[in-house]
Amino acid sequence: MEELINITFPDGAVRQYQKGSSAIDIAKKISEGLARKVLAADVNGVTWDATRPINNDTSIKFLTWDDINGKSTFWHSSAHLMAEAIQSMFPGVKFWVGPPLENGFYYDVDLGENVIAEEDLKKLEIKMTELARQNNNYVRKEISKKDAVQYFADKGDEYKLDLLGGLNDGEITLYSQGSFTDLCRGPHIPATGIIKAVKLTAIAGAYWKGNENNKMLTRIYGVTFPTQKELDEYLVLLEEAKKRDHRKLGKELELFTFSEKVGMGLPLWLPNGTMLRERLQQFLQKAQTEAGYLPVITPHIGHKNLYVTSGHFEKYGKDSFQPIKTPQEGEEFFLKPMNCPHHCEIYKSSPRSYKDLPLRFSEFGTVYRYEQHGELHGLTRVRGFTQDDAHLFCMPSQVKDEFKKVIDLVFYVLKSLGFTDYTAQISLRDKIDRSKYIGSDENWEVSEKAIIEASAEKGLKTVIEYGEAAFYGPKLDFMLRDAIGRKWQLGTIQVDYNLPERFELTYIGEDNARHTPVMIHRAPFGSLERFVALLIEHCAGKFPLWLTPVQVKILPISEKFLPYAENVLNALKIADIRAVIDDRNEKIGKKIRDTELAKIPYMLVIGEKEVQNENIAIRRQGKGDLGTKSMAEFIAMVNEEVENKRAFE
RNA sequence: GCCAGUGUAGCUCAGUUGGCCAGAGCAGCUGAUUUGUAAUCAGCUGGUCGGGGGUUCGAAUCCCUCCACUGGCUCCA
Repeated sequence: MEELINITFPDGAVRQYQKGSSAIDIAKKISEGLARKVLAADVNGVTWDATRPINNDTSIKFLTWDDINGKSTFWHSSAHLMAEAIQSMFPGVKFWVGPPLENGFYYDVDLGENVIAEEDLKKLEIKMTELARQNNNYVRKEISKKDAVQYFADKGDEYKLDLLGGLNDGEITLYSQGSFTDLCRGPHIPATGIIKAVKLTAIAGAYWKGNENNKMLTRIYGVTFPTQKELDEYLVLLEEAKKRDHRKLGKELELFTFSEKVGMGLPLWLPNGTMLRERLQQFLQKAQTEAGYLPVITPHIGHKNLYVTSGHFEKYGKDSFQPIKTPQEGEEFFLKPMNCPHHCEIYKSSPRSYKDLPLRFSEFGTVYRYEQHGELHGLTRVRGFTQDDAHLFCMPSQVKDEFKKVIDLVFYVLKSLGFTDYTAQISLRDKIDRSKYIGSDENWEVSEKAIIEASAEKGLKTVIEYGEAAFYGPKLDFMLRDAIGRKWQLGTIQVDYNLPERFELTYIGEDNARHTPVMIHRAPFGSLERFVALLIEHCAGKFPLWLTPVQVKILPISEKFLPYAENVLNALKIADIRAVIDDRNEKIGKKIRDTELAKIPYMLVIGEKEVQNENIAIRRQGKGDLGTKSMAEFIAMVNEEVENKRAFE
């Protein structure tokens, strides 16, 4: 007699199926097409193998390639497939872990004496495709801890034994496909044949358990897809990302450079880059002035004692540049790694009343940190950079309001720069372990609540992460997606109880008693270097008109029209439009081509006709000839575009 | 710092079974041309082949070492 179970679908429908049916069995009853797409199933909120029998009443959701969990299952299984290929190529290697990532997967392998090079990846890909074609099933097997230990001890696999050490009997499973068996929680896709396209992307070293004192394993990164077409699209996206690389564009557009002689990780801003950066700075400065910020300037070095007081010396001393010594015995200065200690001293320079608060000190402060060689990367990871920093000193009761104002400012910045796709993460204290945090429980609760409420009231999409707060306070970080969907970590707003205490900052309250203010760090851009890098990649070097270094290039057809070109240039200068003349002895086609490649938004072609008609022929970068207009019309057009901060396209 | 890879002119790149004075295009300079919407022609300049050491009759090419750059390095089965 058949036993039946009740299965609840996402739409609320409940249907009965034979006990022991798998998600695939159930999907097949609905349609063969669906069954082919099912990679895994969400069973009562847990991701399961699509082939695993279901014995109880449950809710179920089929997971396909379109679900994040479907993708990760697919990539996790792909990691196993890659492991099988590696094993066949290098028998006897040992495996650590092979998790899925946001965009693919990796596996950490101890290759023993073997060395794998980039050209081996091709061979591995071919092997993986071969194994995938065998269409072997991924088979789940529950095993007792004792048997599992026995199994891996026999194999001499210390890595899996290490993992087993942390697992309880009764929750241990093995997964096999083809000739490969792995200790694995699963779940996995039904069979290897679903993996149709394979690309191994990188090979890297990774310390075992991420600890640099441990042995270095070889990490192989890859990505797989259910169709070749999707892989091709992915590769096109990678190409697109390459074209947008800020290091490449920075060189081509003459924005910045690096010099070995100056020192690595120390960017040199060229005139074009400087104009862009200063424009961003002016833009934010104006917004901040309107929001009640007060500008301050502090020096590039500070006495060692300053950083001892702030705690930065203890925490970051070894990651700093070596101290600067003076003829004075025992005196040491450090390049400033942060602006906050200086700002705290500015706060202290005068007695403060509750009537002065909130007090908002802002500074585009350049800081220096010693990043390890391998960490350096273009403008995004450097040793000297400028933060769009500000420190808000306020009463605990003002935290929420200040957060709302900062969120407004960030919204304004993002909108002005054409970023529409962003989220935020609220980082709070660990729910249980509170020993590592400084500051009173009461203050923490007030601030955490303030951040959550401020974000909600501003309609910000947020994710709350417990245990991610800094030891000195909770924070709100902005994450945004650029034009081709890549995620960037942007500015941050952080509450800090630590520094006001360390610097013994106070204000006189309404009650005529001394109180400690709360400090809020905030940087909408994060750093100008990083933000410019993001902006370059977001708009592929085609900056919006209001930011671009050169807005207009005047292209005379021949030297004969230079005088008229000068007139045009003067008119533009008076109108505050950034323009230059291409007075080279070149043909117009050449001038246009060079200007197009330099991504300068507007070209004004000037020849006999324009001189005669007292107008200009306008050409837009990437769009071609726009016809003729009078100077007044053109200036109005440019001004409108600048005022509305239009994105380039 | 560690793993893997790369390093030839300002830029993009040829050249490696070790062998004439190391090449091209672009950029730059000089001259000719005075030009109508993505490259006018000609000539010239420019490199201790990342630095140092070694092997060799001979090294851009092979070995060692240092430097810089690129992709990674706490997403625990």
